[in-house]
Amino acid sequence: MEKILEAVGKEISQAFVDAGYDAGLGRVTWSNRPDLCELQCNGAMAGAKMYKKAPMMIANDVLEGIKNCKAVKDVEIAPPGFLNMNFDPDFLADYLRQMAESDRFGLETDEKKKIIVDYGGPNVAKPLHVGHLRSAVIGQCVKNLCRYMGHETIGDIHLGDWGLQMGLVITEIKERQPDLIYFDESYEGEYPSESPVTVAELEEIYPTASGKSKEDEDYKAKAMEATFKLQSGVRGYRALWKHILAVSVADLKRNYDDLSVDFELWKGESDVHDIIPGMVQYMKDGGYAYISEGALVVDVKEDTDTKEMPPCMILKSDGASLYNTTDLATIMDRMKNYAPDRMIYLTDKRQNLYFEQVFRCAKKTKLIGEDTRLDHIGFGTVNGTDGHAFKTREGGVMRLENLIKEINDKMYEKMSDGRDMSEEEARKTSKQIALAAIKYGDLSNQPSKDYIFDIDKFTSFEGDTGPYILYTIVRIKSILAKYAETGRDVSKAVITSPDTKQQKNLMLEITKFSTMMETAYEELAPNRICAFIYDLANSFNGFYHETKIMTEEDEAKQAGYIALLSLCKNILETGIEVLGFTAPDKM
RNA sequence: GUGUUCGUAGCUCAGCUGGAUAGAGCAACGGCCUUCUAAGCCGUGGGUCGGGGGUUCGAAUCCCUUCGAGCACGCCA
Repeated sequence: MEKILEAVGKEISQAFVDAGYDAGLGRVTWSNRPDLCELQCNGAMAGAKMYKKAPMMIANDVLEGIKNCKAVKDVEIAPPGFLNMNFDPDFLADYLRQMAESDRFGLETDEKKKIIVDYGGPNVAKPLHVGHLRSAVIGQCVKNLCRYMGHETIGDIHLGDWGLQMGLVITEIKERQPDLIYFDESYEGEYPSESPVTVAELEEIYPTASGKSKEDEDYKAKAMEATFKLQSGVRGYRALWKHILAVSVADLKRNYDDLSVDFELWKGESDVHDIIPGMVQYMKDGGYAYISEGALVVDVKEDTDTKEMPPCMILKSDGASLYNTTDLATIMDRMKNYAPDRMIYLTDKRQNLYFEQVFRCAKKTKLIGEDTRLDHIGFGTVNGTDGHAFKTREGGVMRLENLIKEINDKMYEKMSDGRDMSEEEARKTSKQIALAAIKYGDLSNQPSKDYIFDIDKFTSFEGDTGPYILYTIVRIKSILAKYAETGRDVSKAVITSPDTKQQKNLMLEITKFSTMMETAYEELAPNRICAFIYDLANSFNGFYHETKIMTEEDEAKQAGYIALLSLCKNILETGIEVLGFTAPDKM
């Protein structure tokens, strides 16, 4: 379906052409002076130079033509040459009726692509903390967005399950339980099916081991040896590792479930271990990789660089692989098994340069095709109200689980007074609202910026917040339910032409949906969706306060309201669904 | 040092492919519930868009310069 500004612009352009001017001058934009008009065209001023004519003269030349356009009315010229106009109400109503009947509200989708979104990135045996929040929340939203735009989209968690951290954990387990069968290298029988460690233990084991290795050289050497043994396939180590992995993954799933975040693939660094030697050989054979300062690197400088671009390291000087190696191998693996058109990575923005190197390397070494697109969305840090990295009151790292629980509890407290709801329903609803508060609070910021995670602000749910959006949806649902109770069918109601300013405002806001979605997708910017649904919710609330819907006596008019509300609700719900949360029926 | 992101109301942030009077939310103050959920709506106050220069009919937006902050710059991930 044609976007509304294009539909209007086409008519205006024709008016320019008829008066002897360039069609491009007929571009129409939303007015930036809503007090004066709804639409504006700056073509007369833009054309002044081209035609060496005063803007006012050009404006006068096209005025009559624009007056005949069906889509607009109230055309006026304002100095120095603005063409101000309003939508024709019938045109607008007709446009909305078409939106209501179209798939995706008339949003046109591009050619279907296959996209892998790489987000989450937790490490096995380490609990999730606030730092993991953004990758999960933004990543899930980006995935939903790609999917809504019609693309085949695969989310991959990309577990950190293979590096030194695993060696550290294994070493610490060995210190504590040296008699475990996994450490008996002469043992050839079956290993137990029960894990020798629990999640709770793992969460304490890793920091302990990490601390020890920083102070104790011997310990560190043991950890490196354990890492090596694991990677070279020592049976007992592999078996123990599998237990750690399983225990950890089960816990991660539970945590991500609470955030309504899910993954199609639970692949990890370990999954590409076996293809690394082949890839390295390929890079050597292709003449891409060479030894520099003892390490194997690929040069990724480009002539247009204005900055120093260090080479992309493939192997360390001791011959061991590193993050780059697994990331490149993962790209190779994905190309072979999924052949995606595009891969999108979500990590902390401090890794910008790193990903630039990896992407260039993948392109240069032809791991990807000419048209394969690699993107990195680097997001900012989550800070506390003091402007520094988010910490607990005691100054420690805030676990994601605790943070969510704290917000859930606060939300429940605020909800329980004055609402007639069962305990169970209140719990469920408060969780739903809490999730909206957390996700909206994150997504409404530009991904690349640091933002302040203010628990009080997030649970206060006034103004530009997730709960405000939910509240608006609940209000609409409530009216629609009341209308249905009278035995009438909401889906049979038809949108009518607006007769108040508030109603027209709401309708105008709705028409911006498809342009907004395209922009959000193009920029991979969830904050665009937030801004839109906030504006839409505002417009609805303005309309709501000025209009008595259930007591309206004119049946057709009332049905028009109902149809408009229904469309508004569907769009709001689509918006929050892409953002990654849902609305309750009551709150 | 090189590169990069950023600096907008007391606070948190939009706006940035140049357009008219720079917008929200919070906080402050004042109104609106016998009527569809007041988690709402309406209104008031609050700004040298870090500073300076340039391009332009027009600059928060583009260019240059300067000050300030964060981050990254081969064997971590």
